[in-house]
Amino acid sequence: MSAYWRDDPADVSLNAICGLAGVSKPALYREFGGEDGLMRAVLDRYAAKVLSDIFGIISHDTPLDDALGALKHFASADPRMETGCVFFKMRAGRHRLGPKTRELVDAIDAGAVTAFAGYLEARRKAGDWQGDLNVSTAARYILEQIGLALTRRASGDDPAQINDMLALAFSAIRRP
Amino acid sequence: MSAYWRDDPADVSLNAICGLAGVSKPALYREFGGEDGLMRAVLDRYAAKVLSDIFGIISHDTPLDDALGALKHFASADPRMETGCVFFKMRAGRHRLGPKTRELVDAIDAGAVTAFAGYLEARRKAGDWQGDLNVSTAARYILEQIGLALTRRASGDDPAQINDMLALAFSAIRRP
DNA sequence: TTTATAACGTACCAATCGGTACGAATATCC
DNA sequence: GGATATTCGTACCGATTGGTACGTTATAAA
Repeated sequence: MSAYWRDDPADVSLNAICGLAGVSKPALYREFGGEDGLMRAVLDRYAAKVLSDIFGIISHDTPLDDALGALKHFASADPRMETGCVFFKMRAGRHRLGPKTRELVDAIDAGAVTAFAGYLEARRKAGDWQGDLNVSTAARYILEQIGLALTRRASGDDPAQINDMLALAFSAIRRP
Repeated sequence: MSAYWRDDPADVSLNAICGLAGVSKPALYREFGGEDGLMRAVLDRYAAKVLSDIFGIISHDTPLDDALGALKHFASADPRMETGCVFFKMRAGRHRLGPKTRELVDAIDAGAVTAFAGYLEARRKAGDWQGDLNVSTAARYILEQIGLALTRRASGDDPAQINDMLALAFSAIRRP
């Protein structure tokens, strides 16, 4: 019941979901309490199943180059990201979301930045990352570059070019 | 009549436009032929009045550092970009647009990449830009970084951080 | 088998969307 | 001034949205 979100969630109506899932509208409403609850539930499962991989990549003892390479591969080549990322699609239309979904979107966004910042801090301590780059700015930068890549992926761009652009963007992280 | 588009164009209905502009719906329809025609007309004026500044920045004899600095300032500090950019907002919801508007969006997108590529080509010939970076990839990269900055601007991010992130992204263009 | 309870889905609701039919008001011409 | 052409906006259209009232069916307890 979570696979009907390959399109932009904002473009899929409750009616269409009920039709595709073979569920009556009151049943869906009883289960999730409305569109807001449904979207939050979907994003929740998505975060647990897909987004958690990202946090696995940035384990604090993974060298910076390896992590950035894995992130690049994840965003530009992972088949699950072929139609883009539900989180970034929802975040792009944040103002259209219900309060419960918006809350979760904001939490995931803040959590991702915090996780990246923690990772960068660890790599700096490990001597793996020189330079005077602000940690939280770099963390936000990495997240936004991934988001950009996934957005371009959703709009059908050439994965090879996305890969190149991401390599270019990440090369700025570990400059002299 | 072009100032009602500070919000996301996708979220402004024809009814709302008529109300704000004090124009009846049939009048608007007679003038523009429907929503698609109106959006195209708005984007057309916007391109002529605002987007043209970008093409002014990348005059072929402007040094690369100056051009990138001006682009960075335009995206992160220009007050006209305070609520984001109509073009990138429309492009983000490209599949929701009518055929006439979509055609113009695609044309502006392609034209921008071509313009950046032409500029980079010129700067490479001038000896201003070394490295083996693919020209069209770099051109697309610059456009997408500007789009990312303007999108973050529309969502109310701190302009100083946007400025830093753009500086970081552009630093990758002229690496060794 | 009968009765109380819970789940279920048809068929509706008001609101809003983009778009238009058509009569009223205005301008133009002789 | 009166006939003609043109512009204008009220008041509607069907479609679609998220959401629900309520009769019906299935289940559980007696």
